[in-house]
Amino acid sequence: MGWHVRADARRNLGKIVEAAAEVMAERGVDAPMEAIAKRAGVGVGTLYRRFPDRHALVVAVGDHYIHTMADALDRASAGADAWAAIREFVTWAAEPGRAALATALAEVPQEAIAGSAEFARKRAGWVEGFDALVRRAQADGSMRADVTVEDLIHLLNVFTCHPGRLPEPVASRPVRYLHLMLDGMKAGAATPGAAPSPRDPS
Amino acid sequence: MGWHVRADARRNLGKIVEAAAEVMAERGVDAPMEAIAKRAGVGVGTLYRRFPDRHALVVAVGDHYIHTMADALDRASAGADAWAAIREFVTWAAEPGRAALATALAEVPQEAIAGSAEFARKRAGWVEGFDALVRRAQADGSMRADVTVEDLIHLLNVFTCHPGRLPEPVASRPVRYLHLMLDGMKAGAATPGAAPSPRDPS
DNA sequence: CCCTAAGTGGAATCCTGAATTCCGGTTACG
DNA sequence: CGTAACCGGAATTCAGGATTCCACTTAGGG
Repeated sequence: MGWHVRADARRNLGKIVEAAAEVMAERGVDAPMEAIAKRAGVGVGTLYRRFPDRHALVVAVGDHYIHTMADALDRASAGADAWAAIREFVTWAAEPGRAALATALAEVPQEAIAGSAEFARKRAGWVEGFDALVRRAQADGSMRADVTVEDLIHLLNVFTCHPGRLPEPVASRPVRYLHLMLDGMKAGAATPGAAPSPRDPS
Repeated sequence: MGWHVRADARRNLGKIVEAAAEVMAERGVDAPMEAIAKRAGVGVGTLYRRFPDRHALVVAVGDHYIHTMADALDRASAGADAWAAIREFVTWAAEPGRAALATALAEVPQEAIAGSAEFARKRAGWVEGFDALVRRAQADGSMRADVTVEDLIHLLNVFTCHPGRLPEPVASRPVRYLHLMLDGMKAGAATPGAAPSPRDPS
């Protein structure tokens, strides 16, 4: 029944999640547990007691950060200019250290999401918000209509995933490439004869 | 002194290089040697006798394909329209199965290139040709001036690297994303206030 | 202040997935 | 045919991590 969770234990839990976020941003979602423990200044044992498996840890990280993503998106969406908002958000997301988010939010979903309805819901909400923004930009004619939120999200994942998974020059300047992509997504940027398949009805 | 290299041995060599190209396209340059051997219908031992280490194998593959790349580039460059040529070449390069080339030509260079002056020279020649094309497109005003061949090459590598290194939706339609990128590279696509750093003098 | 449940670190162990070696058995071909 | 070249792939070695376990510390209620 109601027994005490020692204060220091709770504190460690926090340190672990943060450490996990950092390490996973640098080395990918499947960074060695030991590396995470070390970064958190904690023994592997402790880590394992809190999170039975990597899964739990990933969900925890995602859950911990989904808010940050949502906030950033809201903040960017505030203005009336949808296109500018998208650009602002993408730029923000590409900042170094932010990778963990994209990672946690994308690389695991399939299994992890199933394990945490809570997390799944939040993520879905975020995607929905992003989608609304995209549609807004397309509606006001600033963004070409044949690209989707998914495109944006995927691309975001590609360019902000941990270094070592991308050729160095790309990994070190994700914003440059992300902006290039955005330029290609502006209304009118489409090359006539051979446009990417439009909003896929599948 | 002059002894015979058995015909079947030479044949196997060929099979190995081709198998290596295939497997490396699917699993990356560091695909397990055994997988390559199996694909080639040969024992690991045989593979090791021909190529002391993965290095040699990679160089062999690169060497085997650099021609294909060069040819495709020449073919595309033939017409007068430089921009169209770039688009054509990129499209060609993104076709499934072509990944090995980019991979072999990019993921290893550092060490491998040093090991094969021959290969290094060919590769350099190819890059030079590609660069000429890019400059031509920029000169005739069809391509923005603040992007470089390197950008193109890197992006080509990113989008055509083996599946499993990219989020599935991206891996399965590299052309779509490459074209998006090209659209962003067209003259006039640049977003005023915040252009990517121009040809870096570094 | 003391006792004990809660919490801790990290050595020890177990696994997995390759790399690399080795050699008895084949085969091309002079 | 005889034999130098070649083969295949089982066997061995290795690296990196996951996971377990338990002797040893503490927080913190009484």
